[in-house]
Amino acid sequence: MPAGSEPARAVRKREAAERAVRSMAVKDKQVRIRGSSRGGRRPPSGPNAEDKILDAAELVFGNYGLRGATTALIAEGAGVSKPHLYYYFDNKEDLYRALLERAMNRWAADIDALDASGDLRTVLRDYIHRKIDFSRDHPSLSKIYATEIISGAPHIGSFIERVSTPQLLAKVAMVEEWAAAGKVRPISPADLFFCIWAMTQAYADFSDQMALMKRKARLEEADYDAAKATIVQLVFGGLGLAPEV
Amino acid sequence: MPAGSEPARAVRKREAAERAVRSMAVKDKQVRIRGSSRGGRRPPSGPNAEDKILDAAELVFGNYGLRGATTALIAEGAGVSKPHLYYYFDNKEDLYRALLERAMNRWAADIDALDASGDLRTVLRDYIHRKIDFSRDHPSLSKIYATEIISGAPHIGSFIERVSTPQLLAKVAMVEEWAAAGKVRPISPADLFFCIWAMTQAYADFSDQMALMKRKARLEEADYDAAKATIVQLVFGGLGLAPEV
DNA sequence: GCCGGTTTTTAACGATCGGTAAGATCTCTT
DNA sequence: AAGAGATCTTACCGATCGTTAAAAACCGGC
Repeated sequence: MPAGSEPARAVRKREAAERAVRSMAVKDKQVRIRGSSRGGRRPPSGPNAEDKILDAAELVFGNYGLRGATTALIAEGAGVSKPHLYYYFDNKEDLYRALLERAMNRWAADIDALDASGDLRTVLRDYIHRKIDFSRDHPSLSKIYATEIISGAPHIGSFIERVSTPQLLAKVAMVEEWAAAGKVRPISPADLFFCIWAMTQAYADFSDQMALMKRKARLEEADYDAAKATIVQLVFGGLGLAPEV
Repeated sequence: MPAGSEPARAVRKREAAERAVRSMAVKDKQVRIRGSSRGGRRPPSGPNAEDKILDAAELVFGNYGLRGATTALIAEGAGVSKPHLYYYFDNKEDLYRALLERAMNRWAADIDALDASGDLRTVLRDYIHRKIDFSRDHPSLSKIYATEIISGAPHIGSFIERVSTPQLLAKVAMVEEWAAAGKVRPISPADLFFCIWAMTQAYADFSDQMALMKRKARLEEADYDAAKATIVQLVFGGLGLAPEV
């Protein structure tokens, strides 16, 4: 592939159209060909425009949702002109979907890693820790997911039906086996997962409220550690497992 | 008070200004003088315009947040013309704040009812049940609260600082006393409440996702009962209390 | 130092936004 | 039935929305 030989604009638009048709498969982590991955030599550490746009959009969409976010705010946050967004993305919704994909793929990968073969306590503890880590490191992605669901999941409804629901059902079966084997106290497995998701996600979505109530500017590492310990304590206790040391 | 003697428009605007200054005290449940409470005789069962507007706004703000909601959508949902909103409310934000007040007052009343004097199990169980009931009966109010926090709590930050935080601290002290007396297993009390709020509120904010995953159009009474049982099981288990029968 | 292609900007469009002005309609009193 | 408020609508405003057109600036290879 010769360097810098692609008509980027046309290619990108075509890609966007194709992606819309395929509509979010689980495995395609990052289909989009980023500017930095194309042939042209670039300052290796300097973030390119597309990344800056995505980062800014993550913040704006996370705070205001799809409808509340404005392209002007995103452009300002990214330090580029407003029409420049349309060099990389077909429209506002396309940009929004790209970020939703990020969040959903991460979400699906997390739950996939919930492997029944390992030690029960380790599996649950690791899952909770991973979820809290994600809330700490990518709060805006979590907020985008939350606002999307709150507004009725119009863009990811089919993804949830096709991908998330079967994943949940598999994990539900796993918990039911645990219960049948007497390893855990009987519980409504779906609600168990709903509650784990709610608690872990809250440390992203509601972190502002929590910080306010703890009278600090933002949650710190110790706060996330306490969150992990508390959630593990609730889940283990609810399942009748011995508490952590 | 003679019937129909008030210049409603002027009075309402003045009230709005005063309310903005007072800025959400806890006790003033419904300061606003509703159209139906004024002298004039009215069809007793037919909802008046202001209620229809508030109900419609609850839905729209809940789905899209303050910025994403449009006055046109609210007016359409309420079945009135768009400028008619401004007969009852100064502006979009005033209408939004009226609904936020509803949610916050309910929220504050709930936590106030968490009385340390009663039986420990009963207090916790009732609180969780009340929270789930609210999520079931007023999901949009819960969503408004959620989107407000997600966007950084710009309108209720001071309320949280002044009202919610002291309330939380009081309940934190309560849990610490329980722990000191050996009644419950030691736990991070603030995180305990964060988790209870997260779980109960999730059954409003994320009810669409849950319904999708349960392959039904919406959550039913049995789903909320299972939610109550699961949350109680987690909280009781985490606190080392004996499980419910 | 020009040239092909990529990246980015300035200028501007139609649509929709929140909000206002002015008056029509309704309801009750007298 | 006529007048007075209270309630609600039509018409419209300037600002901002998402988006497009067109071209300037940048960059490598020759």
